[in-house]
Amino acid sequence: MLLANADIDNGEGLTERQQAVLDAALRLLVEEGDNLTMTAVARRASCSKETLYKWFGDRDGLLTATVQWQASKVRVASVDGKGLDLASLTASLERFASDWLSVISSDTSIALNRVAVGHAGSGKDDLGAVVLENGRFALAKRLKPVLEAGRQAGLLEFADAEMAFRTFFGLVGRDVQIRLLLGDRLELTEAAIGGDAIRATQQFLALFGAKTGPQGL
Amino acid sequence: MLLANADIDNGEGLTERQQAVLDAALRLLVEEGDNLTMTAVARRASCSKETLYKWFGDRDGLLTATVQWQASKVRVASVDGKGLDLASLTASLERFASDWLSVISSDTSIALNRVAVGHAGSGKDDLGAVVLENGRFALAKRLKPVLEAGRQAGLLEFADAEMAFRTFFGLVGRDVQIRLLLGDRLELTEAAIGGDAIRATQQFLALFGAKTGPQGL
DNA sequence: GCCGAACCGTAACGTACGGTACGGCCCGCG
DNA sequence: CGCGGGCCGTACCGTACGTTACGGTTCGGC
Repeated sequence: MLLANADIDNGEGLTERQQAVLDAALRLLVEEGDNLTMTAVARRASCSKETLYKWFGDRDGLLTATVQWQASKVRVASVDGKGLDLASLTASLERFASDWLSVISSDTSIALNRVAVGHAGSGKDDLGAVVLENGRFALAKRLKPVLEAGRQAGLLEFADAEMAFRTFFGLVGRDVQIRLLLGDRLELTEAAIGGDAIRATQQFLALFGAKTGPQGL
Repeated sequence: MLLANADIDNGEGLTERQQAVLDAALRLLVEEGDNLTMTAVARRASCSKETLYKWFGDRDGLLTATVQWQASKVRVASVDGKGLDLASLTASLERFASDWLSVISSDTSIALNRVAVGHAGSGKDDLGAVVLENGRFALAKRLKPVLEAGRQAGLLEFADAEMAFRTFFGLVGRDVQIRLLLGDRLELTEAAIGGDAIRATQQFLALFGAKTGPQGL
């Protein structure tokens, strides 16, 4: 912290050492799942359990701090809605889809979602809410302006932006996330992700793209 | 039920008493999540722990037995592909969508998926595989013949049935399952499910319905 | 009526792990 | 140089829970 780079920005007041500890916890979470022990984290991070408890108070505290810390790293570049032609809109949608698929198929995301889902049952902490907020809702918050801009430009047609977003979400994700969470081997190569992004975008445009002529439905 | 119906059919060799025990375990799973204790199950089922271990061997054994038994109950009525007109195809798709949404939004399904996802991380058992097999893959197996029949009848157009199914899956489920698993309050009324089923079906038909005239894309 | 098997209730054991306490080390500061 | 705070390593405690063991009870078969 004495080397005062802008830790306030991403890590919201975390010492570099603390971030290193959280990184270790995250790596351990990916490997071990929810059954990681405080001792294991301490050993991996080369710190004492006393420090762990002093800094994060609790096992749940450590977990939520880890999840939030990882969430703060996932900020993907947002797209401004200035590109008003169909090509740039398509590119933006494809980029979103591709980024999203990359995220949800990453090891860390899978591990984090797993532990969050597991904890959502017995509501001791709000890991589920945190993941939801930084995952699905953050995505919506960044994508909706693009959709609105597309509608303003006459490229898209929809009544409810939320509904349009959810459709896009479904077209992109399909069964991928639940299959990965349930342990299905489903390796998404770079190429497959790109192809899926293009397909989902085309399907979305087919459903919500503005028809030049009169349209039914 | 007491009149010795074919238990061999659904319960694959489980005595009624054992099924009752599994029912208790299931109810407890819904209430407590994965942190249910053997003692709690024994108390709820009014049986001894010794019996539990004798019958299911292990805690994981009990869990898998519970999941499999619940899975054996979810068999929804399959639809034969004899109705070749658009109306019956639409009705079938809507029925599937509605059934599926009802299932994944039910308390038991959420609880089961939660524990399966949690266990998928550290692969001690194959709960994830079981759930996947009886959930998403069973759905595909039942729906694909309908899609194929629709294609045979000239009502649908697609190259890969798997791909078409996954699109339908995405259009129906969208973000519902992950949100529910992560603990988002999202109450799906009967009416909302029906509406979603109709919407998803319409969107699917818009994407994969056979155009009478020449089509682009 | 008697025997053995299955099962219930409960007590007991072992262990793993969350949480805490304590001694030693480093390091900045007076 | 001495002091004190922060941290490491580790040993320790309490407890919850999986698993096992055992005495008592019901019940079908002879």
